[in-house]
Amino acid sequence: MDSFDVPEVVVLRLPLYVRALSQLRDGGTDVVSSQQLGSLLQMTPAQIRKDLSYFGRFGKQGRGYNVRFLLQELREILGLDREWNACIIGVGRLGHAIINYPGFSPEGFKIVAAFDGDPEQVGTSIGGFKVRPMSDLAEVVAEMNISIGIVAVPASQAQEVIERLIKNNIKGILNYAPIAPQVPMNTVIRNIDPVLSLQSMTFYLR
Amino acid sequence: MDSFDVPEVVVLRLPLYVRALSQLRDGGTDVVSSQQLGSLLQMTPAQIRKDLSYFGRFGKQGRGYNVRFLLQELREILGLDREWNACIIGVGRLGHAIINYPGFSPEGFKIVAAFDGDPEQVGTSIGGFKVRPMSDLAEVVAEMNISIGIVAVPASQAQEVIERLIKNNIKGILNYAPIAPQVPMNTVIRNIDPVLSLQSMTFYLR
DNA sequence: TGATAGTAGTGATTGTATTCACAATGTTAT
DNA sequence: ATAACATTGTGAATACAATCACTACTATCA
Repeated sequence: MDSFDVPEVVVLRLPLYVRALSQLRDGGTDVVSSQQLGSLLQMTPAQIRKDLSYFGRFGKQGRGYNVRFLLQELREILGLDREWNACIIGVGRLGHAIINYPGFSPEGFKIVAAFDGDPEQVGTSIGGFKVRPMSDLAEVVAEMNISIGIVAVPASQAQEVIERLIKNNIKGILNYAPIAPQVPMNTVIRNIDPVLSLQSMTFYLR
Repeated sequence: MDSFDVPEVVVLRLPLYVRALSQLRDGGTDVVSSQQLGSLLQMTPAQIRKDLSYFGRFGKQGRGYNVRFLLQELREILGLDREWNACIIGVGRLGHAIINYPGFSPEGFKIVAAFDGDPEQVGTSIGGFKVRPMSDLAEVVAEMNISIGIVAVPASQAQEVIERLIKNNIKGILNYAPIAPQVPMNTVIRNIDPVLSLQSMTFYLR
């Protein structure tokens, strides 16, 4: 389970497998071949088999993969067999939408605290908890066992907030601000940026 | 400008350059080297130079790149020197948030129509326009010159909606539904899926 | 039971992307 | 004017990722 000899592209694909397998399980499928999984995900069977081979041998020749078993194994590999606490920074329109997004919690990601730099916002109540000032960050992160920070502040403040999170020992950041964040190697950052997606799309639409 | 001999990874990076250059321009910088740009984006100067070399020669030895010039060239290459009309399907919580997101319009992406399959929603007013029934799709797409579809419906309906869009000659899709969409080769799809991002992040946090 | 078909796992191969390293050229300082 | 320095653009080299193709095994059916 050394994170380091597994190519990052492979890790990025594992959640796709997890999702497809969950769907298959919910649909009552017990066994699936790399062939079938591949056509579901529009990728080659060989790639799926190769990806899985980085972590072990999960299938059965002549038969395929047991859906529930493979699903559980992958969830364990990804660390999804537990809950992850997150805090959100920024409770503007975007922050509100994120807090209310119902997709995180069923997957084990719990937003358990909200912060905002604007004193106007501090103290207001959203989605079951009060908005706290940034000065509470260190305390709350430690107390509530928070390991993920979700950044939903305006671009102008995002880098600063990211640095603040990192200083407080947050190693995983989900950034919604449209910037190119600067982070140290040991921090894992993922950017959600629909504008970038559109801007690369138009290249092919012209 | 053949879209096809340029690696897709390169196209995906171009918007990053566009963004960084915009920032530099706004900050009053006239000239930038691949070195500086690289440290801003946390990538190697060689990669930036190589990427740009697919499209032409934009720099000056001993000096670097003229920020405004390179920016304009890249915007043209990406097709960002015009406006793109988009429609959104699904006006639930997520749809609302997307319609109200202020980041699209300044970049030339205009959401000009909204659709929903739910008759309850049809006719209500959001962000300046009325929600239309799916049956209007063909007509509105043609009339308003819409080339991008934004999918914000629940997972269970997403594939169906995507197929509908494709049938109506939409070639670019921005999908927010947590599914693995099946699309033909000539359709460009980009998925916005924060849960997948988190799920690959936790691999490195364990 | 034996023959046939299906599938996983994987070393070898091919293909793709990144990085290196250097010639060519422009800039700056004296 | 000249020397010292900075930087691009790019062929070559390296590193990395995807695919192929085959063996070993399992399941199925006559």
